[in-house]
Amino acid sequence: MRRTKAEAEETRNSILRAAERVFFEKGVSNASLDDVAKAAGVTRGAIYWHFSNKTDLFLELYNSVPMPQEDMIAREIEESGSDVLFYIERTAGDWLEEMAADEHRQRILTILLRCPYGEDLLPVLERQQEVDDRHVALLENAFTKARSEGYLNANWTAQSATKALWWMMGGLCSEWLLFGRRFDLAVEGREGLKRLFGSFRQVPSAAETLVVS
Amino acid sequence: MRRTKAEAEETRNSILRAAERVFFEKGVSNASLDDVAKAAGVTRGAIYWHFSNKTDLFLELYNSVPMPQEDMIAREIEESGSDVLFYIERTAGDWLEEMAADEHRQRILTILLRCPYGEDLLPVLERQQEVDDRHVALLENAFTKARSEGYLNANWTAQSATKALWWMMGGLCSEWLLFGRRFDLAVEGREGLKRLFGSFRQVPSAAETLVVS
DNA sequence: AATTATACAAACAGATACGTATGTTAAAAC
DNA sequence: GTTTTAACATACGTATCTGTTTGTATAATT
Repeated sequence: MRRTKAEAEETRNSILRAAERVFFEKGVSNASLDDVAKAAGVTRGAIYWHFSNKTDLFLELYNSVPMPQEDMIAREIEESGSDVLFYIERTAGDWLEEMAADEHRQRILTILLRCPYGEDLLPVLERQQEVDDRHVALLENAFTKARSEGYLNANWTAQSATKALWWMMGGLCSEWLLFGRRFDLAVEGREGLKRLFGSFRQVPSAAETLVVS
Repeated sequence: MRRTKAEAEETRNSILRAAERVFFEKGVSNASLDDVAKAAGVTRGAIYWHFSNKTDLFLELYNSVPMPQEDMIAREIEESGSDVLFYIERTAGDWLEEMAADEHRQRILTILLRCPYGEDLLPVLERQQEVDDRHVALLENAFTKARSEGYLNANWTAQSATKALWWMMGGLCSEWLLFGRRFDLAVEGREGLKRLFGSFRQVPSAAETLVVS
C-alpha cells in the first residue's frame, strides 16, 4: 500500500527511533533488522527500502543526531568578558544536565561507546574523533584565554587543565552511561566541577590572604 | 587423539588466549566460536569440551585475568607514613604504566568496556562494579587519611578528590583504549596526575608551616 | 592386555539473519 | 481513466552460527 511522501518520511523516522532503542538495548551487532522492524511496527522490507543495510542504518542514525553548534560556543567564549573559567564551568555543568535529561542523547552516546568499530563503521569513529578534537581545541583556547587574563592557577597550564576537565567529564559520563546510572549525573558532576574549577582558580597568594584574614 | 592432562590444559589456555584476541578484534557478540577455534588452531569441538558455551567462555576469560591484590595496596596505604598523597599518585602512575605495557590487560579491559551487558553476562557487570566500588572505597580511605593528616587542600573533600581522580583515570583510559591509543598513556597520565595532585596538596597554610619549619 | 574414560574432530540438525526477488496497493503522473 | 511508480509486505534462497551427536585415537586404569 503506497503511502504519501510525508507518511514515508514518518516511517523512516520511526525506523530510526526504533533502531536507536533496539541498538541501545541489545547492542548494535546483537540486534537483528527484524528486531528493529518489529519495534518500528513494520517489516524488514520497509527497512531495506529506506536503508541499504544495517551499517547504513547505523550511519544514518548517527547522522540524524543534531550536533551542538560549536561556532556559537566559540563566540560565547570570546564574548564572555569577565571570568572565562566561570563560563566554562557553567557550560560543562549545563551539558551534563542536558545529558541527564535527554534519553535520546544517552542512548546515542552509549551506542557509540559500546559499538565495535570494526572496519565497516570506521568512518563513524573517525568523525567522532574529529568532533572530539574540535571540542578539545575549543576548551584549550578558552583555558589559554583564562591563563592570559590571569584567572588560571600557576599550577595548571591551559593544556593540562583542558585534559583534566576533558578526562573527568569523559570518565564521569562513561561510568554513568556504561555502568547503569547509579548516581545523579548533574548533581555529582556539578560538585566535581566546582572542586576542579576551584583548584583552577585558587591562586595561592589570594588563598593565603583569605585564610590569614 | 587423546592428549595428556598437561596438553589438555595447554589447549584450554590457548583457547582462552585466542578468545581474548578474537573478542578484542571483532567484539564479543560479533565473534563466532569458529573464529576462536581457528585462532586457537582447534575445532569447535575442543571449545565445547572445555567450555559449555560462548557466555561461559567469556566468564572464564574474565576469571582468568589476575586481580590486583587490594589487601596489599590497602596495607601499603596504612604503612605509607609520611605523605599519603604522594603514595596515591605514585600508585596511580604505576598502574597506568603497567596498563600501557600489558597488552593482555588492555584487551581485557577494552572487551569489558565494549561488551553489551545484556541479561546473560550481567554477573560480570555486577562483579566489575563490586571491584570498582572496593577500589573507590580504598581511595577514599587514603584521601581521608590524607585529610586528617593535613595534606589535603581545604578546597577538596576526601570524597570529591576520590571521584575527581577516579573519573580522570577512567576518562583517560577510556579514551586511550576505545579511541585508538593516540597518545602516550604513561607520560600524559603522569603529567595529568602531577597537576591534579598539585592542586590536592596546594594548601597555603600548611605549606607555609612546612616552609617555615 | 584389555577396558575405559578422556580429549578432541567431524558430521548433523535446527535456528536465525541477511539479501533479494517478487507481489501488492495506492498515490502520482499523464 | 489508465499507466506508472513509490512504498512497502511477503516469500525465498542461502550462509552462518549454534548445540548436539557421533566417531576415534590415545592416555589412564585395572
